[in-house]
Parts: sequence; structure tokens; C-alpha cells
Amino acid sequence: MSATARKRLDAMAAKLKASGLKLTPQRLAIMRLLAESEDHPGADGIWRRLKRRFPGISPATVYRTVQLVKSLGEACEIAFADGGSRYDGRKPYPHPHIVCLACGRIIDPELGSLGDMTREAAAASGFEIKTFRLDFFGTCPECSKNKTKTMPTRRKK
Amino acid sequence: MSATARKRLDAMAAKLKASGLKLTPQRLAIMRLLAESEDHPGADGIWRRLKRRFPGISPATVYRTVQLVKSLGEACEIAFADGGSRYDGRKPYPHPHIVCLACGRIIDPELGSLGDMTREAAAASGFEIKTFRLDFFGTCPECSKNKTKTMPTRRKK
DNA sequence: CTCTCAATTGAGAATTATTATCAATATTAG
DNA sequence: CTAATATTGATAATAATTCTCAATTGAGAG
Repeated sequence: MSATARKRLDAMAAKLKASGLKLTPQRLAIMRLLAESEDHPGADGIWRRLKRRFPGISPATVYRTVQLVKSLGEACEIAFADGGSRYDGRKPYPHPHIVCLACGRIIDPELGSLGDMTREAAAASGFEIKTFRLDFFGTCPECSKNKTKTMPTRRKK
Repeated sequence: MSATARKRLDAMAAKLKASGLKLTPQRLAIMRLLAESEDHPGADGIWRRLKRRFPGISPATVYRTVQLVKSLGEACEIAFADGGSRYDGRKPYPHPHIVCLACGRIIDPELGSLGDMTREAAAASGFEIKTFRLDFFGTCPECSKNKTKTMPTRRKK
């Protein structure tokens, strides 16, 4: 586990403690996965990865924990039209994503700030803007290369 | 019906004809609603609005039509984490939205182009970027004013 | 260490938005 | 008008997610 992931996991754990909630082994494992994963896993993906260490873990536990961590501001959720939300515990604040339409992978590019546009949007609308979601959709380098081959199933990672 | 909405409706109808598909009264009514609505209705909202003129219309028909129009590129879909996609038939291309976290309304602000950031994202990632989604979230002027009152239910408009 | 209490779990049921199935119906080209 | 095939509505099915509840557990106090 990287120092970054350790920091994220500690932050999540601290938030739970501060809220008087318990740190169960299941929760710790889920939060760790959220903190470590660069690939923005969905609930199903998290569950599948944890089954080996927690053979009896219930999907409900994964959903609950993920929602809890999100509600505490320590993870963010990215929802898609075909169902299946994806989660990010590494960067639990608004940031842009690039999503491959073929394989479903999601990456976090380093891009300039959306601050100007946010202010512009607030001025144009009179809204008090709190957050944003910015996703770019396209084909990743790997899928572009494999264009003539069968595309793997997307989503639900 | 405004000239803009008429133009949108005609474009949708033409797309269906061009695809060898039939223009049923239900489809026309749904597409008209999509073309006219500035408020980005969801499937349920469309269905509720059409019940008076088509008492027997099935929700399945709404879902099917909306999906069809979307797949023909004449409407776009905005999905949210708590379920319930919203649709836009007026501007069936990527454009920014501002979403009120309190009442759920969605507006289309006039903002500057995202072209620079798109190019930046493509360069940073090697992706071939086709489209984007940009939503800002906050509190609309009306809900800000009514801050001390009970917030109406969101979504599903 | 033990006890207590309230949070948490897992199993199974429930929910909800959406999609699939199919017989009856309707659109539209010729 | 006829025929062909797309489309509808009614109903069932699906899938992601949330709810319910008895059993279990984490963690603080003593």
C-alpha cells in the first residue's frame, strides 16, 4: 500500500471514529480498496475482490459501506446511464474523469482548473455552485489499438 | 410550440423515417415533449404528462421511445446516482448543466467552450475523446431563498 | 479482563427504474 | 385497399440497490 493510500485509509477511519461508528474488518477492507484503487471500482467489483478474504461477505455490506464513506465525504460516486456506479476513494473531491466507451476504464487526468467556468456558471444562473462532475468519453489507447478485435465488456469493474 | 421545438421535432421524425421506423402518435407525442421541454424530464415525468392525452400509454413505450431517440442521436441522457435519468431533446449534444441539489431542476447555462480542456485531456491521456458530460451542482436561487422551508422532493420530473 | 450497549453483519425480502416477451394492433409502402 | 412488419400495452423479468431483522460484534467503561 502506498503512502497516499495509507493516508486516505486513515482519513476514512478517522471520519468513522469521529462519527461514533465502528471499524469492522469488512469496513476496513472496503475502505482500503477504495483508497488504493486507481480504477474506480463499482460495488460489484469491490465485492468480487473481497470474496477471497471474506468468503461470506454480503453485497449489502459493500453497498452500505460505500454509501457511508461517500456520505462522510471520503469517496465520490460516478453514476452512469446503464446502471452501475463507480467509486473513487483516492480523490474524494470533484475532479475530471476520462471514460473509455469500449472497455469502461476510468482514469483521472491532470487538467487545468474548472474554477473560471464554475464562476461563469454561477454568474449566468444565480446558482450557488458547490461541486461539479466532468467526464470525457472516448476510446483509450489500448482499445484504439485493438479496434478490429472483440471489445471486452464494459462497466461493473 | 416554438420554432426551435418544431425544428427539433422534425429532425427526430426525419431520423425515424430515414431508419425505416414508424411514426406512431405515441412516439410523436413523446418526441414533441422532448423537443419542447427545457426542464430535462425523466421517463416518469414524460409518462405522467402524456397520460391525459393517452390514458392507456405504457411506461414501457416511453422508455422505448426515449431510448430510441437517444440512440439516433436526437436526445441525450443525463444519469444520476440515485436513479432516474433525465433527457434533453432540445440540445442533443454535449453541453453543460447546472443541477439544483434541492429541487432537482436542471438548466442549460450559456458557457464558454470546453474545447481547450478536451484537447488537454486527449493529450494527457492518449484517448480519442468523442464527447463529454459537465454538470455543476448547487442550490438554485429559488431554493436558496426558501432555505428555511421544507425542500420539495427531487428527481423524477 | 468482563460486561454492556448499540452498531453492524449476513440472509433474504423488497424496491424501483428499466428492459424483455408476446399477442394484438397499427403504420405505411405499394 | 392489402400486406408486411414495426409497435403497442400488459405483464413478467432483470439488475442494482436498499430494507428488515435476528444474531453477532466492536469498543468503551469499569
